[in-house]
Amino acid sequence: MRSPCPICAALDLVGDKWSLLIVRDMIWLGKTRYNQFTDSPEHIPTNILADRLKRMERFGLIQSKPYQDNPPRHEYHLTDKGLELRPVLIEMIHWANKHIPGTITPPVPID
Amino acid sequence: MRSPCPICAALDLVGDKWSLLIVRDMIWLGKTRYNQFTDSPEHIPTNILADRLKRMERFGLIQSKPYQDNPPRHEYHLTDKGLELRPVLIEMIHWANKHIPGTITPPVPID
DNA sequence: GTTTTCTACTTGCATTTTACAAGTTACGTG
DNA sequence: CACGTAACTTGTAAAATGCAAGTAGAAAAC
Repeated sequence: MRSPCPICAALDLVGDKWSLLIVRDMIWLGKTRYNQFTDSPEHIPTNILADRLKRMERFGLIQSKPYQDNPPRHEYHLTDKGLELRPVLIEMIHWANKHIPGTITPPVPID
Repeated sequence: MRSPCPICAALDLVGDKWSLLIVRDMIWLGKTRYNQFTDSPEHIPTNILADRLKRMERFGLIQSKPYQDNPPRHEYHLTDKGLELRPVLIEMIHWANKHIPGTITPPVPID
C-alpha cells in the first residue's frame, strides 16, 4: 500500500484503464466468460485480460468457477466486493455524460 | 476515445494511479502548488506530477494561474469539471473503507 | 473421419509508461 | 556571496501495455 488513504488503496486495486471495464461488463452486461470480454468494443488485449482476471481474483473482486474439466474452463463472477463498485461506476457515468462530449448514456438502466 | 462508453471515456482521462490523488489533494486539502503535491504521503515522482498537471490541464480538469513572472510559477486550481469528480471519489472512499482493511476514514469531512 | 472452427489462453517482442535519482535555474535568506 | 528552496527537466532502468502469433483440446462441418 502506498498510503492508508482509501482513495489511494482503491486506485492500487482498480486504478488502470481496464479493470473497471471488466467490472462494467459483468454488472450491466452479465458477462462471465473470456470471449465475452474480448468482444467488448474497447478490444482488450488477451494478455491483459488474462492478467486482470487473475489480479482481480487475487484481490477478491471476482471468483472463478470451473464449468468443465477437460480442458479446464471457468466462468468469472463478481464477489460482493466487486459488485459494490457499482456506485463508483454510476458516479463515473454521471460525470462523463455531463463533461465528456460524445459519451452515450448506456441503453440499460444504470440504477 | 476507445469507445463512446462513459466509463471508458472517464478512464481515458483519469484511469491511472496518480491523477485522482492530485484531485483529492486539491478538493480536501486545498493544495495548489507543486511542492504541496510532492509532500503527500504517496510521494508522486516529480516527472509524473509535471506530466499529470499538464495532462489534466489539457483535459480541462484544472487550470493553472501564474502567481509570479520571474521565474514563471503557477498555482493549479480545479475547474468545475475537475471539482465534480468529488462524488466519484466519495464513492471510492465508501467502498475502500468497507472492503480494504487498513484504510483510514479521512480526518476531514468528505461530504 | 479428417479438416476446420472455436474457446481460452500463453508467449514473444516492440512500444510506452513509470520510478528513481540527479541536475538546473532563478529567487530568497543570512 | 554561500546556501537553501521552489518548480521543474533530464537520464535511465524497470515495469506495464499493446499487438501478433502460437497452442491445446473439443466441437462442428463436410
